[in-house]
Amino acid sequence: MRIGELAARAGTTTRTLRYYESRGLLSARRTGNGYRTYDEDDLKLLRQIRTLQDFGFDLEETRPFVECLRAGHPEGDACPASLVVYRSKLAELDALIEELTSVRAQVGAQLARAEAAVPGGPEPKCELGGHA
Amino acid sequence: MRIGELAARAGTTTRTLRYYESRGLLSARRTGNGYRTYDEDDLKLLRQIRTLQDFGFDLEETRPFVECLRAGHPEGDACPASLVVYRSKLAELDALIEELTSVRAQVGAQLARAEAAVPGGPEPKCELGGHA
DNA sequence: TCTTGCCTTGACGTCCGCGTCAAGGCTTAC
DNA sequence: GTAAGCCTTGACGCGGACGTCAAGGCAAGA
Repeated sequence: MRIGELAARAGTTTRTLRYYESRGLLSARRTGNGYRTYDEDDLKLLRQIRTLQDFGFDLEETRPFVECLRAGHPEGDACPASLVVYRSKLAELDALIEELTSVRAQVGAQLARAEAAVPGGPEPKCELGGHA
Repeated sequence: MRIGELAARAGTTTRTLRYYESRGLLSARRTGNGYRTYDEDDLKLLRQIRTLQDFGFDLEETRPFVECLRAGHPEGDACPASLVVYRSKLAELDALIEELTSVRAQVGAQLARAEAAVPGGPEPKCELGGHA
């Protein structure tokens, strides 16, 4: 298949595929007129990349998975290097979630404090709120 | 005080302060030779911005807080517009944390599956795990 | 034949919060 | 006088993953 069809089947764009190729993640054969052609294996590889991207993996982090598939493994994560990436991503996610949770608590506390101070101000003057 | 001192006292750089000024978040008087000068109120305002930035707020999201302080309020979050930002940020954080938690679970599951398949191949050959 | 719709490469634009460099002016210390 | 250390504006760079436009080639249908 050509680049347009591959992009459509993977739910992405031709620009993205050319970008992946420029990064060395996706390769393509060429027809006589210079058009790129791909097969089902390329689609599988591309879907692996997209799945990881959706998980928030950097493009570089998908490389071990790509190389694993290229090496003939049926799954991109059937290689140690891929597992290493999984683990570091898990650690990264844990750290991020923890930090965001902390921030959430702090912002929540600020909101509570501010809300308690606002309604009518320090010295309630009644007639607060809208016309209701 | 001049820009260098303000930056130092706020733990940031002069470049950052000029950037904030270009965004209309920080204003400065000028001395005869064109140097920017700031007072303690500017420091307070700057610290408000920095705190929110550390929480992950976009610069634009700090604007209501800045305007609130400029309006004479003792706290940047003493105005309704600031509370709106707090609330939307909380919602944003909740959504993000939820998504990341979901991703974490999926990646964790993938890792577990891949790990189960790797050590010795699909057919367990014992002697798995470390030397312990 | 001509239009339509694929495809090609190349290159600049986007977003955001600055970093960094350039070229120069002012002030103070020595 | 001059070097150091502050300040000024202007402008390009960065990272990441592409979007978008330009200018053109190729193939197929009416």
